[in-house]
Amino acid sequence: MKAISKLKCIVTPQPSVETVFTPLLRPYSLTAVAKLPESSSLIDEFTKFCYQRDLPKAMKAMDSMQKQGIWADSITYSELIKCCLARGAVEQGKLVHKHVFSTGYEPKTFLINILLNMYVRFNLLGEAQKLFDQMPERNVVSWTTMISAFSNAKLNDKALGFLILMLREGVRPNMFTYSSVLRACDGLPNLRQLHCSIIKTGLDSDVFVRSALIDIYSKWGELQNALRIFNEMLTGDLVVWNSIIGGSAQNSDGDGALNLFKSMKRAGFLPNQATLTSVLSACTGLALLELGRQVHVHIMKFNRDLILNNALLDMYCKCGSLEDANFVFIRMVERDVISWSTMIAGLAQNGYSGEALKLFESMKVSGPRPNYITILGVLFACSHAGLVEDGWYYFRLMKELFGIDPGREHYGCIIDLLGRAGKLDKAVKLIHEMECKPDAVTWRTLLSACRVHCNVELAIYAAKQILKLDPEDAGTYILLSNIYANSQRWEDVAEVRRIMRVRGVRKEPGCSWIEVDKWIHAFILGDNSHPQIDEISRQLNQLIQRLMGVGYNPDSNFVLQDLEGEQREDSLRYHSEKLAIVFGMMRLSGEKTIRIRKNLRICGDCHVFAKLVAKMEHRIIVIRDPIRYHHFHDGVCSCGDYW
DNA sequence: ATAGGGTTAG
Repeated sequence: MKAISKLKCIVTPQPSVETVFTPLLRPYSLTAVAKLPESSSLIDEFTKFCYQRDLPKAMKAMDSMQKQGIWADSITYSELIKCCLARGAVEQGKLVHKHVFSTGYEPKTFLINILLNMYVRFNLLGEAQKLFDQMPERNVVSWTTMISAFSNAKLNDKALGFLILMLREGVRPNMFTYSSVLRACDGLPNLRQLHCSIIKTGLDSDVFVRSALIDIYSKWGELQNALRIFNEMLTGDLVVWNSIIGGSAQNSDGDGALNLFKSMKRAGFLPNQATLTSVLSACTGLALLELGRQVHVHIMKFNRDLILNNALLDMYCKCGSLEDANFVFIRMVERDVISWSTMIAGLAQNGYSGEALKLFESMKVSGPRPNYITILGVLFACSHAGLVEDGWYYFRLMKELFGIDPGREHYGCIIDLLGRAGKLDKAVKLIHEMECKPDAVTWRTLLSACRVHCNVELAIYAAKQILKLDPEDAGTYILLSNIYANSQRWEDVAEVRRIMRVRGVRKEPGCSWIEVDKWIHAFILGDNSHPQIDEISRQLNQLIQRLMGVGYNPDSNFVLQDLEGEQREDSLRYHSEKLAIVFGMMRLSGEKTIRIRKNLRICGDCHVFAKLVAKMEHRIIVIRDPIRYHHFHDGVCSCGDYW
């Protein structure tokens, strides 16, 4: 009411019925204010400062206007707010907000939306929400601003809640709304529901909505749907390509990602940082070191991009080239917690535990605060180096030292640590004491330890736990039946085989990949389609003969280690990694490292074989299986024969 | 005035 009286002094309007009852909803024409001679010069000054982006002078002018009870128009205020935003001037922004609301006019929805947006950009969601609640009228922009604020803050429930309220109030979402709210989906049913409404409104033709749809379908693991949306598109932009390439890479379809990347270039798009990050991530997944190196050459111009550098670092780590990884790491102009975690875990996984722990020490001194994943790498390093005491120390004190609660994966590392040290009973005890429920991975860790330490009874127990949680796990069935066979428990063997048949579980054939001269050669157990297979087999047989001369016995009884179920002697002889190693020796010059990626875990016989080849033939061999790295050099393996 | 894409573990 005070505001109203002020207003009357300036323009002295004839009060109508409406102005008496709804003064705040019916603003007087602002031109009436500007016409007053004594105020116009001040407003002109203010306007000038706003457009000149002279924040201090504009704020001063605004203050004088406030004292005289005169006001400028919404456009000018919106300029001033832009100026506050550009300078990060939070306090000044709040003053503008106060000023705008003291005019006695109800600020236009347009102007309040700009204020809303200002609070969102300043990350003051509470203020934004307060202002939003006070708005007499909210249009699609107001709602969308709130939805995008909450979905960016990962407060998905709130973002979706706003969409529902908006619909209830009869405000129709537009393409801006949908492209924001899609990121806040809480599951596939929800996503399908949103997708339906988008199709009904015809907004699925918008490129922003499309890229958001492609992205979110990929994030929920439905790459097929993402591809369908992508393929139905007639025109697209770089972001849409990036969405589908990134989606493929994230859903472990590296091949698909690389093919899409080729198509994208053919369609005339220039890749940017986001594209190249996904391409690197595809190389990482496929262990394509040489292709990754080529990408490295092409991203030199983006060498200040942190995310891209992190992806590059990870590529070198996961392709087993720690020299290159270190080269990238030390040259990075900026390193965040991901860079450090990647490097620490990379060193540990590739057998450089000491270096990993040293790096962690320097991170504690001069790096960012370690997070959940950093600690995983540290525990893994301790486990790998057999540092039981250090591992326990970090595990027990991680909450106290770094403020991180131990999760299932941390327990997994400690179980691995105890298992490696042969303390199986302690490992089992820990599993039963875990605060979070053990999952199949947890039990598989225990099973690994049982395998190495030949604890049959505990292995059977662990295998049964795995199968309860993951009834499709072919490797575990095979392992279980092998254990029974080894103990002559034929009825149990038959039972396991029967369950496998009933559940339709089929074992995946062992497959190894090796990159030679920009070609990827795949060797699949039982498949003879490689053009040089005869020569490879011949050389493999010769090699086996040579190795037998130094004590290699291919008929080893690796029942407990044979996760592939390929342990019959004839197939053992032709395990895919053996073919790949021989092929690598044939095609790669002596000083080159033979790098192989495998889909299944390496068996004990191949492990012995690789160690001997490395020693006898003076080759460095790196084999990456789904969870561990094996660097074979001079008769020893970086895994310390524990995997 | 409001919108979409990239990196660490599992």
